[in-house]
Amino acid sequence: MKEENETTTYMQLMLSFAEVQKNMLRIIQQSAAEKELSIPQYSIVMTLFRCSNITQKSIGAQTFLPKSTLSQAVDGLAKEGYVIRKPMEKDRREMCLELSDSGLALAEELHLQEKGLHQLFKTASSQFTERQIKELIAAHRNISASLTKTKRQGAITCSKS
Amino acid sequence: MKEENETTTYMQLMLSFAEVQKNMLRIIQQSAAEKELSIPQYSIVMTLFRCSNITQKSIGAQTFLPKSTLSQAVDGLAKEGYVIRKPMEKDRREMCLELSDSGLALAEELHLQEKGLHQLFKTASSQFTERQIKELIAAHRNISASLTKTKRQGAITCSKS
DNA sequence: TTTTAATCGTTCCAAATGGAACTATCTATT
DNA sequence: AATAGATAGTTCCATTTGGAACGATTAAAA
Repeated sequence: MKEENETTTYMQLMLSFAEVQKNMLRIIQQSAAEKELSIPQYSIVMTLFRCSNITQKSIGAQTFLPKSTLSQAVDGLAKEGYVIRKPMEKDRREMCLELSDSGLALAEELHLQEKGLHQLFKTASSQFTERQIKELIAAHRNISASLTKTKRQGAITCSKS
Repeated sequence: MKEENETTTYMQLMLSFAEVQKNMLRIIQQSAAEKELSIPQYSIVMTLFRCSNITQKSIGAQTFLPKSTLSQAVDGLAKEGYVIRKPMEKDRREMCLELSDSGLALAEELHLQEKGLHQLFKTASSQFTERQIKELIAAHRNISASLTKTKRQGAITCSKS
């Protein structure tokens, strides 16, 4: 009895992550649909909102979207006028992506949306103290680190904030 | 300065969830591909592994997969002989799903797979104490609860274990 | 009882997705 | 400098996905 309880704690932890994940996805889906964006497009816009002027490759590393999906999603965003794509002088294979004014406005709307992920998460976080949140973040980072450990993969960070 | 730090803690927390999520998805994708399953199929098998003899609707509620995707995924699993589908006597609209012997074997393989999600998560969890894990689970549940609060949606639980 | 409304799952099909091959550009080697 | 190899992004296309309409069955209302 007791033994069984213990063996399943890690499963419960895993499931609790899955549950949060499921909710996040649902919320994103709704926000994205409202703005006529696909989920990859939502991710791209929000990634650029956090740190603009980065390459597609960098977005790919952060969002873990396959290049073809990314390329098509960016293409759509560019056609809608949300994103500006210009080749870097330093290396003309790379495309430097940037939010246009309307793209920035869109991102801000999404960020401030009452029922958007950011605001809902802000509310959800308010039940914890700053200290607790930092502990959660640290724990999550350790879990991510452990999950990536076995894999051969470089870490990717945003250029800085 | 200080103010800015505080306003972004919840964003960091959100991103730390996204990061774990990204890793989980990558791992699942790999496991699934190895067994020639789609991701929905992987989810279904693992859900049935945790609690068998449930309806498609119940799986849908737990996995948040759209019914059409679910139906097709289950169909594939049934054709491969992993899942047995039989209508319930009580209500013949509902299909009762159950893992076959080979389905159960498959689920156990996935569960014990060295680089599968379950084992990697078990390893990742081992850096924490039981108490810490339980705190994490509780925190995650509270976050999920908060994220669902605004939405009109019933809670779904597995029949029990 | 008959009619109406709701619900579970399936089918259909337009759209999104993602692996593989390709193009253009850059880097390293001979 | 010329050649080979690597890399960012694009294009192609087969597969997957998921919303909407549908069929079958049950529950509720008339």
